[in-house]
Amino acid sequence: MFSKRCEYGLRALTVIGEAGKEDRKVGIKEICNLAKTPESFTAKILQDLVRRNIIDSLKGPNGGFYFSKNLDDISIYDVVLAIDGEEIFTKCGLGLSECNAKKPCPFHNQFETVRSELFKVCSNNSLNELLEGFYKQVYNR
Amino acid sequence: MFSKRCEYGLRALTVIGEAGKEDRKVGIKEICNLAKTPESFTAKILQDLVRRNIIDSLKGPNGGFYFSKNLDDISIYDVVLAIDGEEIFTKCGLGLSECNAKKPCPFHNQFETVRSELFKVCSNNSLNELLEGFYKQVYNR
DNA sequence: CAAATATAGGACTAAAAAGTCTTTTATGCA
DNA sequence: TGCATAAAAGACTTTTTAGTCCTATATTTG
Ligand code: SF4
Ligand code: SF4
Repeated sequence: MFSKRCEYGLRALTVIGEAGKEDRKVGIKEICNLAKTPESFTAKILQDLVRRNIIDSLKGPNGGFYFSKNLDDISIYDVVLAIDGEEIFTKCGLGLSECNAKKPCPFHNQFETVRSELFKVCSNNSLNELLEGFYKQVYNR
Repeated sequence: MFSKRCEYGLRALTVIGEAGKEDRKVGIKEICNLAKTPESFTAKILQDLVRRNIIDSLKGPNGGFYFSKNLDDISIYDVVLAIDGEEIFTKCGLGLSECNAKKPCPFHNQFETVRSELFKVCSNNSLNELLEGFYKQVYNR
């Protein structure tokens, strides 16, 4: 469904978010140890998320990755969109670029339902909710 | 969502199914011309579908690919399962193999909804319905 | 300012998915 | 029986995704 980049990104963000609750920046090593993601690869993903203004970073001692936005204001959708793009939310299930919504095949509306359900899940849940649920579940914290 | 293999496979099957209505076997060239899929690649996919008993084939003159089953008895799900496997219908959206349904995070049930919606679309529609809808739509036949 | 620390950037390698090409095997028909 | 036809099989190449590693740049602190 989502790419590895996206999965790793989301997991890394939960670690950053959790640390942020104690106003702490986190380094890539700590992030990857907890999130269980490959270090260099995750670093690239996070660099990307900095560029796309999902997170911020600071170099040097006591530096690391952190959120300057409120976690409630960043949805899963925002992250997936930033990393994987909109395709998963818009692309036809049968991969047929030729046909359009004006003259849809019977599946069009049915796939639309699936896609919009996915969109709902992703956009109705913020990173804060991901933290409360996913993070605590997975890391037992 | 689905792999190229899966998309091409489904498209090719519509061509084979349509020809089957006039009791005709179809060769790979005709299939790929209509379905607009790469020939050698599609051939591999169809070989696979023969092995998995979705379709049958016959070599030699007047040979080609054909269905021996009734199109009503083959669902989109059957095809996706044969080509892409069950992952898309079962895998956690966050790619976390560690956690399970017994102690689910808040997203688990939400993703479950998406997955089961996808399953419903795929299993409630047979190749026959794909033909009636998709094929006629796309090829204007 | 210098040394230590941490992210950013760039150039890689590895693995998986997508796609091609050439040879072999089975079938029908003259 | 032999030739034409069409799928099957196998060995490739290409592209994309995943992942690594090394160097440069920014920041803190003594
Ligand atoms: S009409 Fe059918 S094939 Fe075309 S984009 Fe919609 S779902 Fe896909
Ligand atoms: S509990 Fe959450 S993270 Fe775990 S498998 Fe279910 S949806 Fe995925």
